[in-house]
Amino acid sequence: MENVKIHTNFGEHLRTLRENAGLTLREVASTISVDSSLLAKIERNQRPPTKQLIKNLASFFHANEKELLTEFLSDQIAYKILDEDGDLNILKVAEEKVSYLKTLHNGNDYDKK
Amino acid sequence: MENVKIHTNFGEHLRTLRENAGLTLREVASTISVDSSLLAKIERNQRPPTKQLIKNLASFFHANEKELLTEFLSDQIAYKILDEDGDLNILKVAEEKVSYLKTLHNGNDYDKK
DNA sequence: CCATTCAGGACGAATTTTGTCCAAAAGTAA
DNA sequence: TTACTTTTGGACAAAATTCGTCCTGAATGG
Repeated sequence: MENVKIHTNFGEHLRTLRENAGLTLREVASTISVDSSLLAKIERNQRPPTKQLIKNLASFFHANEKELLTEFLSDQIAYKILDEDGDLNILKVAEEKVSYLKTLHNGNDYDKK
Repeated sequence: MENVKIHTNFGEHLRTLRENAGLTLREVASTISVDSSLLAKIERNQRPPTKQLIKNLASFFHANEKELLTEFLSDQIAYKILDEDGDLNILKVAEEKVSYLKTLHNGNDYDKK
């Protein structure tokens, strides 16, 4: 039913964007001023993109920057979980912590109980 | 309903364990062979513990090692989310990725579509 | 006062990450 | 085949980060 593309990752997403635009690595790389070999590695998830690069890529492909960033960050977290021990519970706990810490209305009192 | 202690973090947890045992930083530090200044920082979440250290601490305090590890890893993820941009959706997406990747029964064919 | 605990800065050493370059592989077309 | 282009991937040094240790000072408790 859903036609959202789940289960992909940042690199594949990027490659799809590029291929849909009918461009080569070199073309994209040169216009956003990044080494094409580096961009190739990023597409294969062998190197992480900088935040600035994500910004540039989003603007180049007219893609949603936040969406791309989410894709990348969730990749990082997923891979981390997987090579630690793969326990999904870690994410549940993390979620509770984020929710809780955010209710601290940006109040800077960290340690205060 | 649940009486799990949510909303704490690894460092506080560790400090609680130590204080409940009525021990000083120096005492704990010396028996598990770690610099006490380093241990102090870990309790204040200013330095990350090594995995080996978590193991040693768990055994020293007769605590559940996996639980401690989960506490630490979820901290790391939560803090990362918060200082990146703080979207809970990232965790949802990460969860889907982990679930999916785990169904790939440890099959090592990564890139293969 | 003295003694002890804890906080926290500073330092170099070790490790990791980063971008670049180069060459080999893979693909495309003649 | 040859010639050309794209992609892959290894190697490298420089930059950045992490790590453990040491030292000083603040705070606490007698």
